[in-house]
Amino acid sequence: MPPCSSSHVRTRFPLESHLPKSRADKRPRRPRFVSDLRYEPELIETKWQAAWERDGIYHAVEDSSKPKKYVLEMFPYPSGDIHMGHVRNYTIGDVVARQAVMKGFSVLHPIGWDAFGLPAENAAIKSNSHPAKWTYANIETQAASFKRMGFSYDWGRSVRSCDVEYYRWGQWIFLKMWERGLVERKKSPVNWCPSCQTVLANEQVIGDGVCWRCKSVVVKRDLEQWYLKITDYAQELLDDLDKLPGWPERVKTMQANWIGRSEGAEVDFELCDAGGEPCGERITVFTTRPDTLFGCSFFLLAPEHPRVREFVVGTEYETAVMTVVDRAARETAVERQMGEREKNGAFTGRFVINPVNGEKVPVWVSDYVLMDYGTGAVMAVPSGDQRDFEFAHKYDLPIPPVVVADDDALLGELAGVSERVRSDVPWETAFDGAGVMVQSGAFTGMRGGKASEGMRAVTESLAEQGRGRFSINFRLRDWLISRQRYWGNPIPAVHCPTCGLVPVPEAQLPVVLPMDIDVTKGETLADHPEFYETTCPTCGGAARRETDTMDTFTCSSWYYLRYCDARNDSAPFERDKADYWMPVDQYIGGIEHAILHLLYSRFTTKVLRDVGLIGFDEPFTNLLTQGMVKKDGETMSKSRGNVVAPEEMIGKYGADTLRAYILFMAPPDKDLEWSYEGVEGMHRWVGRVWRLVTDIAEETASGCGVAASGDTEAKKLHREMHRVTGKVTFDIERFQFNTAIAAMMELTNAAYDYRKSVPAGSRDLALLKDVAQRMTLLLAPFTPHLSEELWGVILMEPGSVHTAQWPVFDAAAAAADEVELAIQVNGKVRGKVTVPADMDQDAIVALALAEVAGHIEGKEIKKVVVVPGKLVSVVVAG
RNA sequence: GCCCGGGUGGUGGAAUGGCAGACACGGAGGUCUCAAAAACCUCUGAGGGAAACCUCGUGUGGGUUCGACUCCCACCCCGGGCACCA
Repeated sequence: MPPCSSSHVRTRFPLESHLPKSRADKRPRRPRFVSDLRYEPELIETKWQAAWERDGIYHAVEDSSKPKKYVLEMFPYPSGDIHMGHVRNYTIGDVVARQAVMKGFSVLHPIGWDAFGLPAENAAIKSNSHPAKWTYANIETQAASFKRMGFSYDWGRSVRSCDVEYYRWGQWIFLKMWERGLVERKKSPVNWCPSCQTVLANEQVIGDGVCWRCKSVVVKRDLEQWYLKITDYAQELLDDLDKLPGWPERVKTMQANWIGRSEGAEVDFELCDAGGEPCGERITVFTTRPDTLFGCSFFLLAPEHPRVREFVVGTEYETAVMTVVDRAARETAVERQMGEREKNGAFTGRFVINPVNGEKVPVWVSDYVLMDYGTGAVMAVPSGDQRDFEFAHKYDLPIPPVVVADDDALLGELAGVSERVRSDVPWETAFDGAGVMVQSGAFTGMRGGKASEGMRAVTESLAEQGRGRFSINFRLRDWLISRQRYWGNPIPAVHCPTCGLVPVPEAQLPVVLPMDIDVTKGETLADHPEFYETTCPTCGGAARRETDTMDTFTCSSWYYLRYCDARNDSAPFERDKADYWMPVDQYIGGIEHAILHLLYSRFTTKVLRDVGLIGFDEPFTNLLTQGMVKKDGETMSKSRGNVVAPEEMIGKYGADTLRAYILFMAPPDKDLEWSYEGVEGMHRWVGRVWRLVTDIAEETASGCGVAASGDTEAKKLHREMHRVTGKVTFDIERFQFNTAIAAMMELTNAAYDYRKSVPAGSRDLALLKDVAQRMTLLLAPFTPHLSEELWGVILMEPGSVHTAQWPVFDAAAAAADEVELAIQVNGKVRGKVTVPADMDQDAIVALALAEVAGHIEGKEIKKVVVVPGKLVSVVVAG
């Protein structure tokens, strides 16, 4: 048996002497030889987690000599045990953060807890406990799990939004907004979740009119509530989406749709009194189609419109109108907004004057008009709007055509006709496209349609007469932030019978959320006189403190700024620190926040910029929305009983395997289907890497081999190593973690192949060592514990692998000196030829033609295309 | 209805317009073993062929191109968002 046959006779060398002292004492019973070391993830992982914490290697430092990178994952709601969604989200962030450190960035990678919120209250009620107790206990559990996952957080910057040290600054920001006129208290129809027993913002009503959190059907209630005037920023929030090339297109589209900008005009209609005579008073509508004004045959008010009751009370129309109003009031938001629903309405007995032609138009009330969009009043043009069309048919109202499609037969009859000669159309549906204006007075013959010549001409004409103006309307509503629940940030305001609504002065902050509240009895701040009985900060008289708390989304709309200066107790954060770290370079979280949290945060950032606290427009430069983790095609949930517990997987395979698995199974933005066999497979590979590196360590230490061989096999492995270095570097940059891991698997396979085909003793030791080191470095962001152990203990390199330098990609070393070219004849591969990489084209063509001689014999060669390094394409005729 | 995604082997998934199916799972066979596990090795899109090879193949139908999973047009299916927004 040859002396170097390492697969049978292991060369042993003592290990102790190579172990760094500080680490040596962490291992109670060390094996004496490398070959005795088995891959034991539990041992390795707990050891290194403790070491990292002790050495504080993840403390972020503002270092102006380095480029900075702020990597952030959406902070979690501490709901209890972590789930696979967390594992995926935070692992992705961890890979990005760890690689950035190795690439020489000054990295901020913080974590915290979105700790206020309703589930805590509900859980407290169930378990006869207190929301604070439940929340803090969950934070402990979850933090421990995150540590077991090996995430590289700077725990020293951690925040908990339910800590007074944090939420006091939320109150402070609220006051700043108030100073700027962005806080408003008003009464209007709002979304009420009967299950959560609180109101919701528009964004928090999702899908078919259900609560974002509990999925109950939301109802409308008329209540006085607190709002933040996000609509003041509607245009900027829309425009600045263009400043975010690093955001997924669909998230930007969703936000743009949500903001819903419409260009059009306001048109003033003069109201007639009960006797039908013009009374000088005006009612204004918003329309995107002022060009169709000549086709307005009725006028509509929303059932909630404040004038409706006044118009009909005591008249013969009262009963019919109030029936429509009452019916609409009884309906839920869902029913009301069903698109295909039958429209109901009633005539009010009143008329308005159409400003373009002086016609008297009847005023109706109808449930398809929404009070909270535009002015709650609509000019109805049944020939040009499908809803009006249906309504006109139902109630037998005229349908005068005003904009006719170019190829419509009706144009033959009406082209150039400026007076109204027809009040009906032969159409099945309304026509809302672009066309020719008819029966439209002086505007007849112009182009009509959205943003058309006619639209502008009519609006200008109205503007000259003071009866209209260009206008822009947004679908976006103001952000309703008050919540009738206990576990939230108290709104710092006082209701004074003399001074009215008074902000709590800055000096009196924070308004502390009292702890002696029994939520199990359904208590809120409104049941707590010690809290709400107060004095007015302005006049000193007896007053009542506001008892609503703020929407949790206010807490999450600025936490990324607090991380920059998390322990500041005299300001939310210091400007210098925010300037250094912000904006967030890479933000990672779920698509469910495409509107909600991401829109609120963009808004808050813009306000704080205008307050002068920061100097940038957008908080998150790049956004990655990760897909869900599913089981059997369905979301994991306790009710389905298909939950795979991360803790269990860590216990069985170790965190490194779980991390690598979850990154490998799918690209990060796609949904991922959980597979137990898949984890098993990943665990096999991790073990394979371990054995490869330990075997190489042993082999190189024994010196049994050649210093450098330069033979074909070695060249192949050398090239593969460099190719993979480039691939992994590039793939992490574009978040293709799955292919990055696949590439490392290929390198592993290549190294095994090399060791299989070259006998021990003839192997290139320098190359093997290089491969082992690079593998360890490339793996570090993915499997941090394994890499650290291989780096420090097995390969005996100094320092932490996580502060080592990321391997540099050498394109020349990755380039092959021979390439295999496919030879196509008329698009089909008919042969292959291996040539030197630098061979000139003519020679390649000659070789290629000879190779496929059988396929081109006797045929005319029409064209030959050479794609360097790839193929030769021959086109023949006949 | 409108706006985004997405349709590739038994499965998860790879592919700057250049050999479709990298990598992995699963499956089949083998080595080692008294045996098993582990590990290692070989094969694995479909059809044909003894084989070299040949034919077909990325939702469907067209188009551009020497060449299309990739680009263009039309359509079908799945997922998501918005939707009585004037």
